[in-house]
Formats: sequence, C-alpha cells, structure tokens
Amino acid sequence: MPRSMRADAQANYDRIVEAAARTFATEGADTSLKAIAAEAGVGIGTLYRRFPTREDLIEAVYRNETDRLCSAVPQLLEAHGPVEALRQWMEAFVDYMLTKQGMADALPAILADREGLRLHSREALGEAVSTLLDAAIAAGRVRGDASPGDVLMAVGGITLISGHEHQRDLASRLITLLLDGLTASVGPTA
Amino acid sequence: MPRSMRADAQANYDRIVEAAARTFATEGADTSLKAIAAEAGVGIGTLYRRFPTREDLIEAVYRNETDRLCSAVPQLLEAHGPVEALRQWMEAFVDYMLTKQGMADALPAILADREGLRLHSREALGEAVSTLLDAAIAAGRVRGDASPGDVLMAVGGITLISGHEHQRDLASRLITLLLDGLTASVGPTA
DNA sequence: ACAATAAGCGGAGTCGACTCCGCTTGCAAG
DNA sequence: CTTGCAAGCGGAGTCGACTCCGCTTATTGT
Repeated sequence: MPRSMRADAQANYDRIVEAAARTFATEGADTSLKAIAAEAGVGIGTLYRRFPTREDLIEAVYRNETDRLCSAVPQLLEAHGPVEALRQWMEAFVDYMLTKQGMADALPAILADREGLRLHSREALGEAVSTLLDAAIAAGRVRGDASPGDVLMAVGGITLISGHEHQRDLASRLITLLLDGLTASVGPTA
Repeated sequence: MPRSMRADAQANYDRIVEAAARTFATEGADTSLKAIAAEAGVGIGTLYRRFPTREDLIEAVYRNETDRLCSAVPQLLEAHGPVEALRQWMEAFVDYMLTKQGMADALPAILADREGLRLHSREALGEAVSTLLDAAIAAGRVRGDASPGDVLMAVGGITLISGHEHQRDLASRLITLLLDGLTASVGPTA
C-alpha cells in the first residue's frame, strides 16, 4: 500500500473538488481551471498535480453521484422485471450523464480502459450493468453471450451521440433498439 | 442564390483545404491551425473566415472520400443480401472514420443537425443509410418502423465510443448487436 | 528537539485557439 | 477607365491549457 497523501495535500485536494463542484454548478463545465484553482485558493500547478486532466477532476466531482446511480440497481430489480430494470437504469444513466455539467464530456475518459487509476467509477458502472444483465440472462430474457462491457460501451455511445445532438428522445429510441438486440432470438418467456 | 465567392477568395479556400489535407496526413489531426494557414500562405484570420471551426475544415478535407463511401451502396446491394450489405457498409463507415486523421473528432459536428450548412456530408450519409434500410425492409428482413436517422446516429455512436476506446473489435460487436435489434421480431424470411 | 528529505506548492512561461478591426482589393456600374 | 464599396485579408491581441522547476514544509527517524 503506497503511503497515503500528506495532510496538507489532502486538504487541498478536498478544497479543489469542492471549488470545482461549486464552480461547475454556477458557471458550467467549461470554466477555466485557473478559476477553479483560484476559487480553491491553490496554484494552478497544484490543481494539475492532483488532476492531470480535466476529466480526472470531473470524475472526482461526481463520484458520489455515480455511486448512487449504481447502488440503485437492487431496488430496480425488486420493483421490475429484469429487462425493464435494465431499461430504466439505462435511461437514468443517460439522464445523469446529460444533466451533470461536464459529465458527458468526461464519459469517454471514464469508460476508457487506460492504464490510469480512474478505476472507481468505471468499476462501479461495470458492476451495475453486470448485475442487471445477469438477472436478465438468468430469467432467460437476454441471450447468455451478452457482454456487460459491450453493453456499457453501447450505453456510453448512445449517451455521447445523443448529447451531441441535444436530442434526448434519440437516446430512448436507441436504448429500445439496443434492448431489442439483446433480447433477440430468445422469445418471450411469458 | 447568394452571389458566389470572389475569385481570390476561392483560390485561398482551395489552397487551405489542400494544405490541411497535406498537413493532416503528415502531422496528424492535431496540427495547429496557424501552421495550416502558414502552409497555405494565408493569415490565420482568413482560415477562420472560411472555416469557423476545425470541424468545418475537416469536413471539407474529407468530403470527396465521404462521397465515395456513400456511392458504394449500390454495389454492396448488388453483391450481397440487404442485411449483409448494411453490415458491410457500417463496417466501412467505422473503418473510414477511424482511419482518416481527425475525422472521428469531427463526426459529432458532421452528424449534428445544427442550423449551419454542413449539410453535404450529412445528407450523403443519410441517403446511404436510407437506401440500405429501404432495401432491407422491402426484403422483409428489417422491421418497417426503423428510422434511417436513428440508425445513422447509432453507427455514429458506435464509432465514437470505439474510437475513444481504441478497440476496433468493439465496433464490430456493437454493429452485430444493432443489426440484431433491427432484425428483431421479423423472423428469418427463408 | 532537530535534521534530512521526499512530497508538495505555485506561478511564470510557452503554445494554440479564437476574435477583432483597420487596411486592401476584386469587380461591376457608369 | 475610374470609382465606390462589399468582400476579403491578416496578424496583433486576449485567453485558457498545460509544463517546468526552484522554493517550502510535513513527516519520520534518531
């Protein structure tokens, strides 16, 4: 285990995330990083040390909310059939990504498999999809060879293109199409 | 009809596109626009007048090749069944977007429905998908309510996410999934 | 306590994107 | 040919992203 952060560094880290959250909320996601650093009362160099890319910062800002999205899976599975649960989760995913300032822009970086340790959100999302998919497969509603990773990427792609198009409806239609693909050649189980 | 471009302006336009094509090919798509302007022998202001965004420039550079991709549709339909033709065109689309320097980055702007006159490539692509889809529907292999616009966006989304992930395989798997969705509940026609 | 040192800090500097506006010029009407 | 002017030009200026490195300080072992 690598020795943990120095106390002052930890404090700065927290203040940067808070400042970023505040600034994103009021000024939008394209605020200059310099402004965020100033708001946090640190130098620009310090910000870059902790968050080498803008995406790293965004990921940190929204980490809690991402967790919440993922931890909603069990309730969804209780309240609905597995396919409907999957649909609703995907809709929530898209809403979430499109609503939170800057999140959509960071999505590629978050989903990306790059060496980095941006693992947290990625793992959480992967598990959420995995759970939903397993349930649907177990219920015989989705074919067994469906890959959670691929499905996550598909939802990511849907989010990206819908976001760029500013067409929320498009996302819903594509989600339906995706579900059709996943449930194909399995036939209604009754 | 808006009076056409002044002769010297037209010449500059052409030189900029040529310079950009040359520079993208040798230096990659992230070359500075200043460098392209210099290569073309014009001021940076002139470049921006003609191509307000980097995407506009990229679209212009690759317009011919996009047309070629679209005009290949008839051959595909001759050589293959409609579903297979659709698949192959999608694969070609992804290859093309991922291969041409910078094209993937410009994709959202090209597909976007924004007021602007970035119509050419968008229209060509839309027609290509439309033709392929009509053929598949006519053959009873794809359900009739499939929307060409949605399918184009879906392929765009697949391209974006696969590009960010540097996983060409992912694109093929997602294309298969998409086709499954499109052909769902139509049953093999024999 | 205190010294050694690794971790951290911050801001000046570099580079590219994009804007703005005063100067230049193709071109068409007379 | 001349002239009026819309169209066009170009580059200095502004702003943000990102790097680099000399200075500062929390921590840890003695």
